[in-house]
Amino acid sequence: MARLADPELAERRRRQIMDAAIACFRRRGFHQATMAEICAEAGISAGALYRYFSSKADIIGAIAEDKRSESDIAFMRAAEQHGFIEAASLMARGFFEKFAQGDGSLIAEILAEGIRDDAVAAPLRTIDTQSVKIFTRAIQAAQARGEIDATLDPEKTADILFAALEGIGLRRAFRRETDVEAALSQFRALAQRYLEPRR
Amino acid sequence: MARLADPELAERRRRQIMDAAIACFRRRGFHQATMAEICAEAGISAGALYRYFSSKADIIGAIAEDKRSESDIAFMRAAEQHGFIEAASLMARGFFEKFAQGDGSLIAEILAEGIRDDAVAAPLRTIDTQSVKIFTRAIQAAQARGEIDATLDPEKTADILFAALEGIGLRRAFRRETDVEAALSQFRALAQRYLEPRR
DNA sequence: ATTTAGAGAACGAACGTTCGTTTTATATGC
DNA sequence: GCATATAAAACGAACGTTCGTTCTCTAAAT
Repeated sequence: MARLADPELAERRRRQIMDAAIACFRRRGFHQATMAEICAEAGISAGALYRYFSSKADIIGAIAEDKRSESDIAFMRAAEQHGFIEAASLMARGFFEKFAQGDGSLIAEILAEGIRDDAVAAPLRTIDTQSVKIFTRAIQAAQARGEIDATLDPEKTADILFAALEGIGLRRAFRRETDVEAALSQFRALAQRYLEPRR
Repeated sequence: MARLADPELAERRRRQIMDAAIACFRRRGFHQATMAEICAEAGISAGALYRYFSSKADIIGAIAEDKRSESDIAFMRAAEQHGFIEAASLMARGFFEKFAQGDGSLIAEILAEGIRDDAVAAPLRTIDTQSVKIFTRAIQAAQARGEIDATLDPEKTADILFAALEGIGLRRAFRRETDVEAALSQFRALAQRYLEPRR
């Protein structure tokens, strides 16, 4: 990769290329999308692209890396202010909105790639573990408040909720059901009944 | 495709090739697996393969077609004999076992492909709709028996359970957690608490 | 002798990547 | 202010490889 003089331009170009790549990957998938397509989408030449990324895999890596920075802070704040289910719903809405916008196939493909290739999965697992931890703590707090059944194991519960979230999102994307509110009410119904304290 | 004289041999060869292809797809995915690999795995030449399948896509189609015939009859029988949760768990076990055996990436990739390409999704949706229907009826029966909360919408509930099932399976595959019993107990815990009648 | 099955080399298109060239922007000298 | 020099940025044709597919040839069976 040639030396880059202007770091600001470099950052801008990288974003431009990554956004173009995401659009192409959504349409055709990682392995079917071609570099030529990504170049066309980004409105630059192949030569220019290779100034900012060393390979196709490098782009994929950067995209995954980037998703990492999308933080869970929003959820944490919400969990303190509102109840747990409200905070979780807030997060779920953001998640389902992404699906509705066409991220479904991308997420499914990242999953597939990750299941097959540990090198892809490893960094993503780190992010996931972190999210589960944040969720777990919020569950513990909600249990202390008597909002959630205290007999539930916080970590396992967090894990199950994530699984349900992904499952609902993927399933609905597969069925071309794009109604975010409907997805959300499905998730809320499940969470509510599952978490509800029993006497 | 050249004329085939012996239909029995043809069927045997097709199975042999499909099995080899499934193994390759699991390892490397649809688009990364090469015809040469599939030939090697099947122990035949490219020329021989093309006597029985007209293209790579043709193999993929045949595999999807084949999965279709894996019936839900087992579940229906179980649902009559045991309670709903027992029957669902039985089905879930079979599902999780497939994941543990390496079907996870294949399933995720089929999802990704289906979300992207309606031509892939359409036939699979038909099978899915059928499975949901069977599940829905079993839920209605269980509601009549007072085993499941009667206020739940049977179809929506069936859908949520499927989503949770897939979500748990995919998530565990991604995390390299292969313990089928652990997956099953997660699912059971969720189903039990969700379906439980309230007063 | 004819037909079916299989092998495997060969083909041609498509793809990721490279590289020599051109354009654009910036700095320097007058 | 203009001309010149320099370096960065971008271009896009070309390259080498890979891959799906085809084609020709051989072996076996009837």
